Amino acid sequence: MPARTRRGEVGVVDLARELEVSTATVSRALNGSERVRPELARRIRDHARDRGYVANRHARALSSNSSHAFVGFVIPYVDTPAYSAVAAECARLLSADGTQMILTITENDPRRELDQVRDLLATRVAGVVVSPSTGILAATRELLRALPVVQFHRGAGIGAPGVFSDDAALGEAVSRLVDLGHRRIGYIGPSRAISNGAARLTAVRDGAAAAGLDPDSLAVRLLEPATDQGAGAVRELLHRADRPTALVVGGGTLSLAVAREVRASGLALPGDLSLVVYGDPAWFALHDPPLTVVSVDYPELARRAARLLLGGIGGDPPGGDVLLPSELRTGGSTGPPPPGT
Amino acid sequence: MPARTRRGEVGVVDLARELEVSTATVSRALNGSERVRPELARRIRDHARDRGYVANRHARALSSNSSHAFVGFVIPYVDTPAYSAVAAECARLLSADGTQMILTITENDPRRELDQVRDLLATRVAGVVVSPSTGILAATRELLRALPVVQFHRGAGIGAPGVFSDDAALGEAVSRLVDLGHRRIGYIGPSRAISNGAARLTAVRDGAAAAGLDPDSLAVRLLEPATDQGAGAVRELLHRADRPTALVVGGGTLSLAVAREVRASGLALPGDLSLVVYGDPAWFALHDPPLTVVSVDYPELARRAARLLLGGIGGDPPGGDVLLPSELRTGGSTGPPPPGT
DNA sequence: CTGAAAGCGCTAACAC
DNA sequence: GTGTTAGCGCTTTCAG
Repeated sequence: MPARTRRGEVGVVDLARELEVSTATVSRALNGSERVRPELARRIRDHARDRGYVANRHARALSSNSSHAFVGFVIPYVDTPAYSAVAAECARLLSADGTQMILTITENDPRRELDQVRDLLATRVAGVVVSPSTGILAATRELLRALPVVQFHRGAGIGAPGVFSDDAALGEAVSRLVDLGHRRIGYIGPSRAISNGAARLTAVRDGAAAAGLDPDSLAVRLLEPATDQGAGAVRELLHRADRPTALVVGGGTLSLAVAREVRASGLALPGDLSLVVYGDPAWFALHDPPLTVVSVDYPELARRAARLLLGGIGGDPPGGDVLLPSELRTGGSTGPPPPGT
Repeated sequence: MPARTRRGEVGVVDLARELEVSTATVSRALNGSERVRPELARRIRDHARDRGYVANRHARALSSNSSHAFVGFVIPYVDTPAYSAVAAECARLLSADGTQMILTITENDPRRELDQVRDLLATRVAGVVVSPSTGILAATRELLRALPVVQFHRGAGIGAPGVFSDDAALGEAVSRLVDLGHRRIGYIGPSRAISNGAARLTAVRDGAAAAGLDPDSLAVRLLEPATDQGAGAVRELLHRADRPTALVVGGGTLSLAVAREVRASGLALPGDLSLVVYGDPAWFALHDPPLTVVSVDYPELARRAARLLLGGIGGDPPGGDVLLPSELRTGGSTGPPPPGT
């Protein structure tokens, strides 16, 4: 007697019995195999629908040791637009594909990341979308090598395709500032240990150089991207004798902190100081004046990542990285430096 | 020959063979059963660790038709602080419990919600945390009755406990405005079809009444909570002959839209108009002046929800609803009405 | 084209 | 305490 459980759910055996066919045929019909008489297939599918049949995903996954039933989504945070917007769009697209997305927050802790990736493997996920923690462990990299992976925002040197911002607008922002007459420019961005931290610093330096300003003259402060970071750097930079006449921020969370601290400093924007932030324009438009912001189309980024992953799961050869154009939206927080500087 | 797959992973059979015990004993030891000689249990666990054993969650879930392996998280959106902050904290807490969280975005579409809940049941999730869509289907309610459920933000009349804001601060905000001398107050909030829409409207009306203002004199505009909503209502309200001297907003997404439109109107805050918004204070502090905001401790809300769910999964009797205190943070956007109104 | 039967990797009765 | 043996519900050879 199948005493174990069966909470009244219909399974393939029920369908098979009721239709007087074999479970194999039912399975084939339900999975759209070509090798079933079309008429029969339709009958089986209709009956399954009528009976409210829903395949047990565990059984399915266990049996055919593959399936797109699950995908892992491994990110350091989700309560910040750069991640929540991507998570939202990925969940949308994957669920349209019948795939369930397992959300995992590493909090940028490599140990937790490893545990979580291990658990995802235990779930036999079809693939993983990951934004690696700063100090990703070699073991994690190793595990990720075993299945289709797509990286975003940050790369981790796993041989997997990624979707990133080109961050060109960040360089453009610096060039514009130089063109406006700024010579002392501060840059506050994510630590170089994070791939996008390195990329953004490069973009900023290149932007300076392109406009004829020595990149080494930039006052650079690299920090962990966290809410409690940034304020200190702002204070320090603004209290220097040769304080910068413009500040550029290279990360969303840092931008919020910096904007707050700049506000607290009482400096007028852009009269006393020009400010360029990074992230979601909708929020930074609240500021008065609206902040000049470097932004990336996160939903588009998500779409590319999802497409890449589904391709990888489908067996496509791993494509190359995708670089999304960043955009500089000039608000009211940038202008010429104060006279006499 | 077990030819199907085995991608070189170690399983209980391997461990059993290597230790010359039975798979049952291995399983028991790994699951912390009392009925294994402690010394043996330790030996088994150590060996499992050394071999890098990771239990196949599908097999486990399939076999013991229960387990907290998976939990569903069903929400209308995730790219808004009210949801992303809760998702973040829940993912944290659940993952600490070894539970994987399947994220599902309904986009407030009842059909998708039903499909997604059905799929979650197919995954035999141990429970579901849900913020129901506006027009949740009866079928969805029915399905949710079959397992531990916790609601948050919005309720859906499924007999499940929920964690909500008491929204008292919204009433308090209105009372304060009346005390400051405002008589024409506008309220823009979520549709009453959403449980929190109804609750917030009630809070606002109660706040008015408590301060001696006829609730029916409020200019109320109820909308779907979406970015493209709110602006129209603001324009309409502000162009009336007897335009409100104060505006209160009852939702986070609406607040962003309203703040933007108010800014566009060119009215001075609080000189021409007082404004109270709803949501994450960190962002609204960007505004100049910093906006007076009604807020809820989302991480705490998440903690309560996660605890409730884990309790329910653990077999605790379903407790009652949790009402979290809301907080009124007075910024610079509220003051007395303009003279002569 | 269809059916019988063998598992996927694990847990849980039921013996010993 | 520990081992034996059924399955969980599905997919998938292998026959026919």
